[in-house]
Amino acid sequence: MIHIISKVSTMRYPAEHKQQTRERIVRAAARRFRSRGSEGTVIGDLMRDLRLTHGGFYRHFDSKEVLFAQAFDHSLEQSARKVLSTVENAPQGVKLKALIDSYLDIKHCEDIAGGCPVAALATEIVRQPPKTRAAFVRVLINHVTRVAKYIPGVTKEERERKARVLFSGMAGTLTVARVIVDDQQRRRFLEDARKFYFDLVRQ
Amino acid sequence: MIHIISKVSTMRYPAEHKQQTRERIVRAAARRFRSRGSEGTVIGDLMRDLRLTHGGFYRHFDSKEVLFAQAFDHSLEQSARKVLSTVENAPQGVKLKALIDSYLDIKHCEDIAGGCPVAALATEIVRQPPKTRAAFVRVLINHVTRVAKYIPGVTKEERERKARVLFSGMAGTLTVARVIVDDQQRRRFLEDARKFYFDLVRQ
DNA sequence: TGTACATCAGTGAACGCGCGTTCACTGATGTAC
DNA sequence: TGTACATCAGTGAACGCGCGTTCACTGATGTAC
Repeated sequence: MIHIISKVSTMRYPAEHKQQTRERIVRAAARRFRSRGSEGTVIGDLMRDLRLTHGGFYRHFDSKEVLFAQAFDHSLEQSARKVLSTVENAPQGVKLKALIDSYLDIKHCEDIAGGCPVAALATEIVRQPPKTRAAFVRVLINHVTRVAKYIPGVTKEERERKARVLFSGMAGTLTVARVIVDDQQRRRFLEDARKFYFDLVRQ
Repeated sequence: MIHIISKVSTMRYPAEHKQQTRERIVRAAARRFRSRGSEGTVIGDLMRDLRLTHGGFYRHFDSKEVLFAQAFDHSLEQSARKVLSTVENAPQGVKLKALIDSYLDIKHCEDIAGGCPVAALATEIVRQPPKTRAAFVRVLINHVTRVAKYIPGVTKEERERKARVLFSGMAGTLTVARVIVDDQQRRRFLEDARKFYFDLVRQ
């Protein structure tokens, strides 16, 4: 029994162990990129946090650039899941309000490393090559589409259109809120924004 | 006469000539920072574009960081003036529409270097030290306040609140539009956004 | 079951390049006399 | 008016550091026999 368990847990080289390390790197990078940006993230520091050395990085990724794309996708996936579960868990009738309130929440605003990557990295993504941007747009659209059914609107297209604009707008608002230094001022701004967007979407 | 003119035009060292060079640097930097970001902007390249060498830069600015702040202020001022003049020149009754339409215009979207610095640099500003951010917020609030009178609302406070959220939202939307590679898709997104924000503000 | 060999995740020194910044120098100008 | 001197915007070589990336090596593991 013990033999089998230890066998399984040490049978780590092919696929399993490497895969785990890789995922640890992606998760840590996803946080670091969001809080420090692409240029502000240093491979050596990132690896040291994981008790690894910088040299090993290249057993997992061809370049920092590749990691950035992977990490962005990871955080987008994570952020979208969080939004979706918030909406799904909210009582019928206040789902839209829950969506907006949770995205423009002070906690989300303060948690740059764990929050929406669009709000954290949007202007850096604009400078990526078209191929990378096209991939981002696909993932983004895909995620926004999943939430669209909770947005009011007659046709599916209308709901999706609204959802896209709503999210891009809220992302910008969240980013600007993060520029505000004064805590009271920031909270008031977020509160105003929640009202604004709710009225807007409900039309 | 000729003597006087040439005298004036060559009397350039104290204040005048230096001031002019300084302004040329700020203007060029304001464009470069917006299109390439802070880390993507290289002092040497910037100066070479102006037919100057990198060494002279430090006769004008203590550091690249200082230039960034100056350049950001410059582009914010420029962008705000443009918005304001658009609104002021629009016929009565369609001023708000003109404001939104011009900000979310495809031309503005394509002109990153000459456009709104919030849409171009927002996520980098979040990472500035509090002191710098506080200064940015003051300038930002100041500019948004000037436009607030064209936003519907009962009280001055309500108009200003709306103006702040509207601009932060439109900035985010413009940034996301710039991520979109496909031209048709981008135009459609901007069109949807113009409708969305107009309905929202008009309430 | 035990032994020789191959694999490969991880190590850490070293490389190379880019870029912000410094500094000794130049030469055009203004000023003092 | 002409001459010596001081100033200072601009030059370009050089410095120094950080960081992405490479590479020879290690040692723990799986596999073949």
